[in-house]
Amino acid sequence: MARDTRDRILEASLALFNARGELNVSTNHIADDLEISPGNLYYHFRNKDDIIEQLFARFELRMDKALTAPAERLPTLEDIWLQLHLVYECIWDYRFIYRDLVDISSRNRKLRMHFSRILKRASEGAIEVMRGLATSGIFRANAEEIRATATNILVIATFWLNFSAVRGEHDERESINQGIYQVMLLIAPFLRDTERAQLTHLAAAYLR
Amino acid sequence: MARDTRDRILEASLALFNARGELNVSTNHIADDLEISPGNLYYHFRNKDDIIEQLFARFELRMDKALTAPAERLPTLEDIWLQLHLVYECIWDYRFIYRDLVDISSRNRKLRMHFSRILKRASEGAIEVMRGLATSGIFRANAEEIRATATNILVIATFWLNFSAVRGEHDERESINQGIYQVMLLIAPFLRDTERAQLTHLAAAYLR
DNA sequence: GTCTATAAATGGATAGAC
DNA sequence: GTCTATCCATTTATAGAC
Repeated sequence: MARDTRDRILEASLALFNARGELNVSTNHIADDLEISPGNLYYHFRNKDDIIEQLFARFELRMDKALTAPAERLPTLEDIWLQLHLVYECIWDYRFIYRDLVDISSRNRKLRMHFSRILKRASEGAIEVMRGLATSGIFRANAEEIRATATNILVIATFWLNFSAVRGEHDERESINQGIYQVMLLIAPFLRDTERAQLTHLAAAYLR
Repeated sequence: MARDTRDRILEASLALFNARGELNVSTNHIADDLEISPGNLYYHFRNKDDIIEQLFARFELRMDKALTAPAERLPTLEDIWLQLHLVYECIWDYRFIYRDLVDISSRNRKLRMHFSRILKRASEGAIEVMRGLATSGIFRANAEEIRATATNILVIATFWLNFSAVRGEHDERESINQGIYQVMLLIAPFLRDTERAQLTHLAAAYLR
């Protein structure tokens, strides 16, 4: 028994958007792909933007979960690795949003506001984590260094897949691990020598 | 006396692309803007991609110049600041390329190759500069840290304007200075204390 | 060199039958 | 819910007059 058509439209749209870029996928393409009529598609969604917004809502829910600091205790380097992995997996699954981020967010005020809000939450999370490491005494940086480093982490995470694609990387899945590595290296120089070595070890483990 | 029509088309295209994004500017828009006919535009250029390629060629020439290490002597922090400024100014003037980088480079193999080549040159340049600082004894990092930091610098520089736009910054011109600052902070933790303080001072000077 | 006119294709979206 | 048919707007691109 086939699922809800509405749901199949969302699923097919996500796959097509991710594969070719949202700009290069028309509502006709989506209907073709599902072997339904364009009219049917418009019965379930007001327009293309409606589809995008529904997908974005799912993305936002998942990203919010990934950004919520899970632990009561102070974070360890392994915690950070895990959280980065969750964030990157989410970005990967909704990579069409990131691929044409400026264009999409310039066309849709609502999405821009929500994405901006996600960035803000992510920034606060990163700052929180680094403060936690500082409290543990394994991280040495002043408030301004932490703030600016959080910003750099966001830029890397937000655009890593794009960078990877433009450089011509083919095994895009592997580039997630590289993305994690690049962020880890961003915070490494602030670590105490012991933990810096530990991180180098961790990094070697999952990079190839 | 008006310049060459061909030249005016390139100039108007660049301005429109930068303002609204290349995707949202048709050949008709360009012709309208110049108050010439679409037919006239197609007399001077084979198609829209032709216009984009001509603009990209100018961009590449200018970026190559900005990336060429100017000094015989070992680089200082001020040299780096100056070079970053040249690079960001170039990115700013051709920001339409960066705005829709993935889409443009996925549609045009030639541009993708050339952009990839620019990234490679930039990476080598950044590594060269950091090695120079290390030779001067004011920078302490191993080869792998330098390589990965160079990559992070490229990602920040490449996507800083996009990040700034999505965050909702309005004074986009000011964001160039912030972009320079973010890159500077990336290399700061590897500096000796004296130079780190000097950089903090430099940074304060041109950030507001 | 520049214009007018227009072809050809595509995309978003709707009306109305079933 | 789903389909067929169709409309309207836009875009790229060309032909041919001036």
